[in-house]
Amino acid sequence: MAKTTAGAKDPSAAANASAASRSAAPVTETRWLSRDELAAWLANSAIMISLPAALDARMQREAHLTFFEYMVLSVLSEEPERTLRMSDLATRTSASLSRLSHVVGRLEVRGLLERARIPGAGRRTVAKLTEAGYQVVVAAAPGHVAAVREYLIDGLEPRDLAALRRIGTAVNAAINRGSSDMDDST
Amino acid sequence: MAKTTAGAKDPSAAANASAASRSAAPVTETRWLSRDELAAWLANSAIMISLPAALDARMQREAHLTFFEYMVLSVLSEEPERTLRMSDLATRTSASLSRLSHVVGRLEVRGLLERARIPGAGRRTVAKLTEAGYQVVVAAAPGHVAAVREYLIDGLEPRDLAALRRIGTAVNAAINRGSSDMDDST
DNA sequence: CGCTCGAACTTGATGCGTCAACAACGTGCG
DNA sequence: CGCACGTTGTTGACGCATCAAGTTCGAGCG
Repeated sequence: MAKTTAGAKDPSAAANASAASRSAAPVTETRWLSRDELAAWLANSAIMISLPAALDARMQREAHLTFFEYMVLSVLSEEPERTLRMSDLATRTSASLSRLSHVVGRLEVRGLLERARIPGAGRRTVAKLTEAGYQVVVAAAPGHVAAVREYLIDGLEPRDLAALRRIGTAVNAAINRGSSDMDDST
Repeated sequence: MAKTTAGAKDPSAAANASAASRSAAPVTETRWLSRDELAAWLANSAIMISLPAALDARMQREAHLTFFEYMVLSVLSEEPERTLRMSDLATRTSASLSRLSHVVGRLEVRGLLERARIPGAGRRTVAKLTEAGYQVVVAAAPGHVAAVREYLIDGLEPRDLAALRRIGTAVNAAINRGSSDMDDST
């Protein structure tokens, strides 16, 4: 049996945590996860795997929309002109421009939004929610909120709500740090 | 502007949403999310969306393995005979039997595991890690743990570690509850 | 001017996940 | 005994995401 889920039988290995992240030595000796860390990680896997699936399935059933499609429409619906540049929309939905382009293409075919080039501004394009698209989002919103409450929010005590917020922030920071600078010694 | 991300700018409006529903039945009037709830939800989106993507990308780069493929191999590697029935493997990896079957098929082609029918036991099949598969998992494990630490664990205070565990448990419970009984008032 | 560079998308090929059949196998009832 | 049924897995079609080009514009600079 190998330690492949990061489980640690040896507590001492996990005790000295924070310092060794980026040592001068190239080979860090794989600090396996402690009992508590492993439990937290497994719990987190549930959130990562099951929650999106559940939300997606429900959204699909109730509104014939992907969770991501819903996000796109939703973000647009909250904009002053129900309009946003593609890049901004990509940022707000945490998606790649490529993915967004595909999705927006499909939504455009379905008549839920429209694209338009901004003249004299490079290759910039805006996406604008149509009235039909607006109706769809508004109709889908209550179900979405209900699902979010049922699966996540309503099952949490206030302290865990606050913790979730901190955790999300930390995760985001860690990921963005890793993608922007691949090393940290410059 | 519509309340489609469940945000409430207007506290009074949040109480009586546009519930143009039919009966006087217990149609819940869409309790929109409070400021704190919304913040927690948005933070959670980061965990749901960015974290799996980051882990997947990294696993792909470093070991030419999907995060899910890694899980499959990893679970097998921790089994006494490095062997597990398909259904059990599906349960342990939180996957559908169908998904698992596809993935196992691919891994089999790559020579990382093998399948064998259990004679005299219905249609039962076991998946068994090959030596090559074992080597792959062992080689990939340190990178996996490092990623989990970097993106998640090492950025959390102990109290948040504990909270994450509670949250994951709660989410799982909520989702499983919803899938077993589809209604609540019969 | 014109040429190259970079920014802002778009497109196409490929691969994985899901859903709905389908197949293979014991089991138990009539 | 035999046949319908539930379990357990597999397969194929289809949709969506990703990755690697390609395209279209403005800007800088020589």
